[in-house]
Amino acid sequence: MGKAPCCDGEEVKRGPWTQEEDEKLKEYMEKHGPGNWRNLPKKAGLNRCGKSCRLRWTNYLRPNIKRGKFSDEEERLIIHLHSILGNKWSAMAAHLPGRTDNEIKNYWNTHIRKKLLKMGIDPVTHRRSMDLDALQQLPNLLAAAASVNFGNVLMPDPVSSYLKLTADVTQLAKIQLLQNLLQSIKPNLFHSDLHMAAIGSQMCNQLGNMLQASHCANVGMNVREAPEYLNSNTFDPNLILPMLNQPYAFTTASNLDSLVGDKQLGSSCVPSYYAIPPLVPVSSCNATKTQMDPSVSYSTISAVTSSSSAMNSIASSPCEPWDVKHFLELDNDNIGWKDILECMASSCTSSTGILREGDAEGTQ
DNA sequence: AAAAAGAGCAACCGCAGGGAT
DNA sequence: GATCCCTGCGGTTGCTCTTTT
Repeated sequence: MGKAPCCDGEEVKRGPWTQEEDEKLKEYMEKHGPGNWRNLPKKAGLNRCGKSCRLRWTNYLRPNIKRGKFSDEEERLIIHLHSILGNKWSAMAAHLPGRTDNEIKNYWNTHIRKKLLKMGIDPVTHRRSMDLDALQQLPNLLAAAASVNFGNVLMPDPVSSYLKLTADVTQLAKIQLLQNLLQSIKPNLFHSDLHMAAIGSQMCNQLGNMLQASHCANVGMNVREAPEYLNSNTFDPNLILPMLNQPYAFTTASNLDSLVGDKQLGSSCVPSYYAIPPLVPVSSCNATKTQMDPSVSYSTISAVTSSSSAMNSIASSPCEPWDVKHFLELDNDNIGWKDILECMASSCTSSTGILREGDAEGTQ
């Protein structure tokens, strides 16, 4: 049906209210109380739209308005209410005496929303956010990295340093993928933070093996001669990121803690999450092939990437907890991505039936 | 010290629901 | 039942103040 604008055709004042206007409105409201907002301006001697008067009264002049900074308690309550009610600001205001819906809305948009985003939490879903943009860019990024392999020939500087750089991009992309996988699977697949830590550690170790093998293959190097910057203690992707201007936010040791379990697990646990372990055969990742075929880093991760959309649907589907026991029974030294994904998929299909083809499109 | 950029917030706008005619 | 009007709501805008360059 719609409705004509409140003050159509009338020459009314807009913009900030003056003290005089405030006093007129206050005086009128104290005398007569709320009534017909449309007629109020004339009666109160205000050249304002009734709607504007109502807004000014409810958001600013009304008695018992609590102004000033929100307390921690209020902030926590707002986040909690938002997780239940969504953007129902007026409903939220009903639970916060003295606060207006407008104030809560503003506070959410200017403070809380940013805070949550900084923490990697999606302010809409209140879950750890999945960086879909990063995932979408992953194949391109990896293709770009793979395209600069020059037949396993060690090139002199500056080309070799460029190779190193692109190899690092590949690693970053893979690590980002690992983060996304961990985030995706966490809500449904793990019984506890300890499980999560255990599985995360195993996956990271496996990833480390893959990274080393594929990197060495990319630059035509024997894995025993893995460079220093690949070591867990010195490898610092944050040094590479600004040069590439890529949107990836690399997980630091400290926020990996929060990623893995939302708990501080202690510094002694940190290295195992993303440590690149001593050199071992990478059976499940076709280490032999990797050393022969420089494009394997792309193809391997492409497969994982394409599976990641299925992973999304796995994560968002009502799965039973993942069969962690089954996973732990696997030979840890020989676990590959294929095992991990198959394990998850079988767990999901066994509890929810066959994964439909359409599920692989991935839904957020 | 000045300009530019960013943050915060009051106010506006348009839409929808519901009561009155 | 159709139309009008009022009110409330959520999204957006734009002004002001603060911080950064």
